[in-house]
Amino acid sequence: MERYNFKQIEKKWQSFWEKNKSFKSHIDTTKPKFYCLEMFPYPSGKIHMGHVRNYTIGDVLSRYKSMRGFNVMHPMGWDSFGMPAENAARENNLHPKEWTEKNVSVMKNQLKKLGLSIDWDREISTCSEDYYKHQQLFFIELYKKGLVYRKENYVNWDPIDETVLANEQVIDGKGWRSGAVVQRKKLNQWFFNISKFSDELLNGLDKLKTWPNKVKTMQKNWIGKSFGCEINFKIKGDLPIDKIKCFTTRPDTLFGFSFLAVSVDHPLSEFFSNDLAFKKFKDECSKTGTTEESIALGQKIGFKTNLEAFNPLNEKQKVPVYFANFVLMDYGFGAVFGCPAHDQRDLDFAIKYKIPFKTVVKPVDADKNFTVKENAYTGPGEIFNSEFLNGFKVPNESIIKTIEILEKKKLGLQKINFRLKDWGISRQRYWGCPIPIAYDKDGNVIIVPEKDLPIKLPQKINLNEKGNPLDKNIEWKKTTINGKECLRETDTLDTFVDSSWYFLRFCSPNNKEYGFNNEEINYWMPVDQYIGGVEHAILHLLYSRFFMHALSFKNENFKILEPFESLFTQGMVCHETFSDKNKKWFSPDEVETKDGKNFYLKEDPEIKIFVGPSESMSKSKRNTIDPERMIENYGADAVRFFILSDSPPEKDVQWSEQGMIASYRFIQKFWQLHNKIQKKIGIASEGSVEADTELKKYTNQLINKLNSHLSKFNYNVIIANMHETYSFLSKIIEKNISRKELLENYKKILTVLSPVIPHIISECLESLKTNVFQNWPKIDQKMLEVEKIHFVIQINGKKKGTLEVLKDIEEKTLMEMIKKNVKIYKNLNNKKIKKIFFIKNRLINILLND
RNA sequence: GCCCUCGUGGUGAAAUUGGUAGACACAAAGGACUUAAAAUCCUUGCCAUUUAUGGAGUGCCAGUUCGAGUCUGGCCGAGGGCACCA
Repeated sequence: MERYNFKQIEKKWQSFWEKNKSFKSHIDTTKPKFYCLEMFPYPSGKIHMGHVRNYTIGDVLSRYKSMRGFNVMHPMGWDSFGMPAENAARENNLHPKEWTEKNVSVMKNQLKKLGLSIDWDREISTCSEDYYKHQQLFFIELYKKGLVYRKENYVNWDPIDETVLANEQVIDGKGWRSGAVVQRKKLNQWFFNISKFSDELLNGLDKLKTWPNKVKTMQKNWIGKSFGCEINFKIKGDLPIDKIKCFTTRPDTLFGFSFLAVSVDHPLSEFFSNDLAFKKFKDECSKTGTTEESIALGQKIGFKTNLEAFNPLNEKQKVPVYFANFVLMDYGFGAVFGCPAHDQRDLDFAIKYKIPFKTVVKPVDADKNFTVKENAYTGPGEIFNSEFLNGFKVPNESIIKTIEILEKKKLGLQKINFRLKDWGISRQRYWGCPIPIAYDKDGNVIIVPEKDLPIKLPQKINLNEKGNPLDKNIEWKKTTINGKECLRETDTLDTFVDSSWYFLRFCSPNNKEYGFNNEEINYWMPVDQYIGGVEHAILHLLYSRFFMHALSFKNENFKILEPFESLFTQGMVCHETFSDKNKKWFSPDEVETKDGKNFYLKEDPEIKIFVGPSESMSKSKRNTIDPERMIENYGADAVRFFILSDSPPEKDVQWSEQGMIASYRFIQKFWQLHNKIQKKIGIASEGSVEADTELKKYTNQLINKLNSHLSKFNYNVIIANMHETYSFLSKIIEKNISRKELLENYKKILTVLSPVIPHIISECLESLKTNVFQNWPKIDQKMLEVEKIHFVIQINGKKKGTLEVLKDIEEKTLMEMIKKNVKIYKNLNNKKIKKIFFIKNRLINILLND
């Protein structure tokens, strides 16, 4: 029999779709719109299995929605600025732009081979001037709205390469390339005022009903809202300061106050800049601060000053003031009041420095001698040992009432604090969007006028020099703005800025004047379904949400506050790892086995290979499978089929060559079956009512099941349904089936299988002389009804058998049947029936007396 | 340390939302077809003497219920996020 030539047929349909612009999208107000978006890829060279999974999930949904009558937009683009381009440029002596463009063309070609229903006319690339000029305009817009500012901030500085390092480039406190010990250095940098919208971003999460709770919780924790109050502590000492402000969530424990600690970066530290002992202490802090180990161990160190702080509620009580490594300058006011009895961290510190403390909260049922020793008590209870606070219920009443008292006495103010920090957007790199700012001779900030945009990156660049390449490029740096000589800002924007609005650009990819066109975004936005990896749960998704708030701020015409209506986070693609005894990694291609247990190296069978656990595919562990090779070997339909088959999309999936081959065989088998059915359609004429009804029922039930699975992303179950359908069809055509029903129902079945395996289905439909773009078939509700059901018979709660009975059977009739059924009836043992639970169309449970 | 998610055969997993546990697939074993192999098809979750029959069974222990993979409480284990956030 004829083999299914996937290479030829997949190519045929891919060019058909391309020629006919089958997936081109326009505004059409007569139809409901559906904007389906998967996170766009970074053009790193080739697509990987994670992309295959991500884009297949989105493609199945897009094709489905489109057949259901939605006006679908399904675009694709490239997140094409970023560090790897610079690294590659150094290694291969290739300009970042060329490297990126080469990768884009390779990957675009690969994506096309997957048969994705993408509207390529909307393709965008964030490194193109067409894209980033609008981003520069947005930057200026936000600047004018007061949402962008400049301040000094610490960076990781590599003294050998003279460059700023991203956190992930710092390994064990050393620069990844030079190996130099990384220093903290203060630089002037640009910030987006994301914390201005802390409350909005937090509250907005409640409206996102179809986001995974996990993601919402992560964002909630990241924003970190806490309720408390700020308190001014009077200070006594030989320095010209008289108070230090602290933020606390537990003002109710103020009578347990036993020390005051401030960050080493606190303004107070300036008075100690000539103190050698303090300098040494500060160095110690920066060292322990960088290694993760020390944070995990929670080693607390302090530097005692000669200052004393007064308890605002009890002027007689004075406590020491310390600098401490565990106090962060960028949270609250960089100072904390220490209450060791009710905060473990404070307790560790107090024990280490032998600071006396008092217990002021006791569990409700504890007596007055309750004393904290080694474990801080942070639970509920009531206040004691605290004069006029005594008896307040902890936590709610005590905190609220204490704040009231503090406010009345003008000692403190209620305050809400957020963990969320402003977004530092400056990067000292070449391959990013230039910041449209310049500085005059006096260092004043000058906004680049719109007519001078875009500020293009210089083509000529030396990436092998030390330092920031743009900063070294004097020719580019020097400019004149409105006749004045200026120096350009040489930082570029964090690439997260690029991806914070790309979904808007897809709506109007060719709009010249502005990043988007209002009419178009009002039609398409928000994204109806966003699909991507959970690794972007916080930053990318939060930044995108912020960007919408920033655009709508002081703007009547922009009302989209939440860009992504629904979010789906897919799991990763995993594979076993292979290594030799020296922990050298090998790719699956280099390894062989005969028994499935013992593995050895293909090149040298003497070398034994150890199989490690299945882990997310990564280049470093060499456990990747090349999608293009899989498509070459098995075809796109088979790859799509497999990547959805084994696990629910939100969970990790294991790549298995066996599974891949099985999917390939399914496609081949399906083609053989199609040929049989086609022949049968040619021959059959009249059929039996019985067989025809069976087919109609199966078809309608299948559609019904798929509707539900598709809407819930149960794509692995859909694959199971497809297997079942194959086996059903191969049986039904052996029966006496009519030509008319076979043709009609088979077409429906083909149509509903098409989102997963579009190439072969298109070919099948065409061979039946049918339009390849079918509407999603409607369900005939009558055909969903069943006449006969398997009724479960339980005795004393245990299943004793099933009876095939007519639907809606009455209890009486069923009991008569049970009495006639010897196998089941013998279980009754002539015992008295105590009670009967009869659940219609489900089961009957007969309880017997003992 | 805090927060979240998840524990079902040898493996990946289904389960109409409290009502037949293990659909569908992978692997392994056995069988059929074949001169043989490949391909294809069939059978097999576990224990007890069999394709008939009985029993146990969804991490562990309790509870609610006629009935629990599903609900409640406690414990154990795995994965993920944040990490001195005052």
